[in-house]
Amino acid sequence: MNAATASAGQAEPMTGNFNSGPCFEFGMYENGFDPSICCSSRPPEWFGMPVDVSADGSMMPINSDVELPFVPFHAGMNSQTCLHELPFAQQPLQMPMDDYQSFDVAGAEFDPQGAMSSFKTEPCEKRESICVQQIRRAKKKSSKVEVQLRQRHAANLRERRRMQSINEAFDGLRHRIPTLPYEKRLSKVDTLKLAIGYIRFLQEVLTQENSPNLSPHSVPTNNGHTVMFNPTATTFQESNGNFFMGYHDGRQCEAQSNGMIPLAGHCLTWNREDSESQHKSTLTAKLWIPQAFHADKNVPSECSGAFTT
DNA sequence: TAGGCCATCTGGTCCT
DNA sequence: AGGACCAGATGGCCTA
Repeated sequence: MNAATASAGQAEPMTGNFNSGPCFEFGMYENGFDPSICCSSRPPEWFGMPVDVSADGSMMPINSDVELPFVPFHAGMNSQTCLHELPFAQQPLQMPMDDYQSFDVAGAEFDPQGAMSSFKTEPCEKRESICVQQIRRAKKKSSKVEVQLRQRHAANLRERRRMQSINEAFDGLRHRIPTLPYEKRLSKVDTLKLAIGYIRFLQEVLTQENSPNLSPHSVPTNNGHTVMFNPTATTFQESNGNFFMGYHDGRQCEAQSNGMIPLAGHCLTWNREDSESQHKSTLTAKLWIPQAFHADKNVPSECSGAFTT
C-alpha cells in the first residue's frame, strides 16, 4: 500500500499478526514510524534502531549507548482493537541523530495521554479517520520541521564560514605584527591589543621623523655610564664593550655574558649623531618590543633609545 | 583542577 | 524571506 491509496482511505484487510508484537500508533510524532513494522512479526524498531518493548508498551533502545530521539508515545494494539491495517505508509526521515536532538519535545502541543484515551473509545472506522488526520497533520508538521532544520543547518554553515573568515583576518594581522620567534601564537585579544600598540608606535615614528629636534636627554647611571633617556621610553647604551639597559621607570639591567642585551626589538629607524671633538657617535633608535606586552604589562610595548660609541 | 582560549551552535536583531 | 552580524551558552583542549 502506498501513500496515495492511504490518503484515499482505501484500507485493505490486514494480513499481519496483531498479536505477535506491539503496534506503535503514529500520527502525533514528527515522522519515522515504519508501518511495516507495526502489526507484523518483525522485531520492533524506532527510527531504524532495534528497541526493547516492555509489558506496558514503553520502548528502550537495545543498544544502551543510543538515545531514542523521542520518548515515544505508544499504544499497544491487538486483534480486538482494529481489524484494518493502518492506511498509511510513512518513510522514516533520513536525518542524523544530532538533528533530532534539536527538537523541543517538552514544547510539543500534542497531549498523548488525552488523545489516546479518546482514541480508544472511538469505533474502528472513526479511529482510521483519526489516524489519517493525524498522519496529515504530522506530515505537515514534519515538513515544516524539515524546512526549519535545513535553514538552521544552512545558518550554522554560514556562521562557521563567517568565523573562518574572521580567523583568517586575525592570522593576517598576526603576521604583520613583529613578534619574536619563541613567542607562542598570539591570542585574538592580544593580537588586537598589540596591533593597536604597533600602530601607535608607527605613528610616533612618523611624528619623530617630522620633528628632528625631539631628542632624548641623558642621565648618569650609578656606574658612570651615560644613558640617553627618553622620558616615555626605554633606553639602552653601549660603552667600552658593555651594554646596559635602562627602562623608563629607572630600572636597569646589564647585558648577558654573551654580550646580548636581554631585549630584542623591532627597529625601524636609526638616527646617528657624530661628535668629532669627543670621537663619539650616538645612535638613537625607536624600538618595538613585542615581548614587553607579555613580560610586564607596565612596560610600554614601544620605546625609543640610544647608545653612544 | 581551575582558568584561558577557542570552535560551534543557537536565537535574536538588523538590513537588503 | 534570507543573509549578515552579534552575543550567550556549551564543551573540548591546553597549561600552570
